[in-house]
Amino acid sequence: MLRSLIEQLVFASLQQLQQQGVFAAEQPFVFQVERPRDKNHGDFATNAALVLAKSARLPPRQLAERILSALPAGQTAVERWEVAGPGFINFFLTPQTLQNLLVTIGQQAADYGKSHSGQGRRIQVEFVSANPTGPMHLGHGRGAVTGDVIVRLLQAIGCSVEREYYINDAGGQTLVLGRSVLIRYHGLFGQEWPLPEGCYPGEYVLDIAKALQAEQGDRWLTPTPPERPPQEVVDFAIARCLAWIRDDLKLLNIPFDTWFSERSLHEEGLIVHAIEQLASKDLIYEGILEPPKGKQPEDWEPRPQRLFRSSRFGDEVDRPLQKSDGSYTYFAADIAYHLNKAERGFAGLINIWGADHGGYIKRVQSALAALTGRHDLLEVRLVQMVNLFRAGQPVRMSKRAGTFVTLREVVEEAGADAVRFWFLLRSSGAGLDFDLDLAMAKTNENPVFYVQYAHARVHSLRRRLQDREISDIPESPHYLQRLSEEPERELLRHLSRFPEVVEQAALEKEPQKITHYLLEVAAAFHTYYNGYKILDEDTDLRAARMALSKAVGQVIANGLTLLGVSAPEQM
RNA sequence: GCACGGUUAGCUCAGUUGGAUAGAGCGUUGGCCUCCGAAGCCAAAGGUCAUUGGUUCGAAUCCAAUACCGUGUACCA
Repeated sequence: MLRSLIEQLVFASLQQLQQQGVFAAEQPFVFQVERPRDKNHGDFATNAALVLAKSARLPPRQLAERILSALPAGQTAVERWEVAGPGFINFFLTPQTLQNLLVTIGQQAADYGKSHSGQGRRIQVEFVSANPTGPMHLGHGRGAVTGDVIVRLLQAIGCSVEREYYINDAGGQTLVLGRSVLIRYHGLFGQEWPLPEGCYPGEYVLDIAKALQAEQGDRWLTPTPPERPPQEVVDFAIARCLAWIRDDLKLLNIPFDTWFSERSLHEEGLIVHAIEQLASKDLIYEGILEPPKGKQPEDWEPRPQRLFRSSRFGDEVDRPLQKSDGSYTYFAADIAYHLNKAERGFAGLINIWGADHGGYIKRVQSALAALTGRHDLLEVRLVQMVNLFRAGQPVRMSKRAGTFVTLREVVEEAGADAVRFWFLLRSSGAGLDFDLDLAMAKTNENPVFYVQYAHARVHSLRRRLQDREISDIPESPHYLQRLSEEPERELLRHLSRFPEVVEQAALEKEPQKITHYLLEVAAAFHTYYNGYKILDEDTDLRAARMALSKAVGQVIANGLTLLGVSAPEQM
């Protein structure tokens, strides 16, 4: 990375000054090397003189001069440097340094942008984990794509990442599903029963019932559908929903390594195991919670419950582990699940959750802190909801009115590329408007096409070269010197940033940084393409510009690959 | 009430671990195809970075209050 090159230069100079007594022997050097917003301020700038002025007891500009005079001799990357503003040091790279980048990109090809800074750290990302009680909706899709790209980013910086889906195949909601199916199933035999409050009304429930009828006949037919459905019916329904979910994820090209069953936690005694550990630390007691502040539930009544002292670990109040009927709460299972994750030895855990689970973060983290002593093991990223639009108008969705639009319908209509790219356009913490018509538009209003078009243009140039039978680009890169125009330098600067962008996006778990970077590269290339003739008559110039264009194509392809979006050669 | 997220151009949003004159798309106005893909480009206009105070060489960014918006708020998942 070019940035670390500059960092090393500055650091060497500071050490030199330290030997000269400008700094105390134990002085730590904390400074930044950054990309100036304004290109008149060079390719890189450092604030070292500003930050260290106090400890050197020198005015910043004066210290900056000292730093410059102590920079190691013999380096060839930087053409010139200057002291600017209040005491910044600006570095201007030699043209060769940027031009040689094209050789690097050509050699590294699909690997350009990757690094090993993750040092093989084992990280688990748990995402989607949508309840297997119905089809996936847009919000699930956004979480799925976000999680998938965070995995890809972490892998790109050299982490060893595992993808996991937590299946909520235990608990009350699965029984509700089973009951809903069973009632619809009876309807298929002419026994119409009204759907009780809380049951799932969706069309898909009927589909499951039909499948049950087709595969198992009238086996589950009874005079009245029982309130508690047989486990086999529940399992049938869950399996059906899970199959749909797997198909939806496949449509979006999102694989998983592990499908972890909540029920297995119950069956293998892991919940008991976790609660015993909490009990051994004296963190469990029988108690009655205060009524919640603000909006009071109407059916609130004081109940003695088995509680975990999560408030000792940063949570607002203690949390119940068992319901009044004695069965475990979802939270109890989640404690066991996360303890299990910790015991599997991951160096880091990342959960991608819908924003409606935000209030849940502290209690899970407090449980992990209590059981493992680690407060930073689990990192949770929240993904805000998606609003569906069509031609600028919001699409009203209602489960009851049957106007619910599923993820599958949107993916089938707009395509996986458009859906993925759009989901990655905004930071996950902010709400997202998804316009179906815009996502399918073939104009620069549609950022997906804008980026893909830039890539296709590069390949169009390559095809042209072959048509004219002049693909005889010299092997030695001497001709790269011909890249002297400002837009060319601008493009090279953009390309040189790519590894930095990948690293930052990975560390901060912010896929949209890649998306926006690609939009910038595409814009810079479109500008260049319109202003300059790539396939010039001059052989060397043509070769140089093609080398630049091919590098642009490579970087866009690498970036799109990180996003899981295709990079078509023709459109 | 509390917790979390948000507040930046008419609209939708970026904004690099605090950096120099705050950016993009859409929309508006005006230009560019005898030339490599106009699915593109160029230019103009458009801002009290919600408000107030604080921290420091320097704040959209950090801290504290305030005001709105969203989500969640015992025994659902």
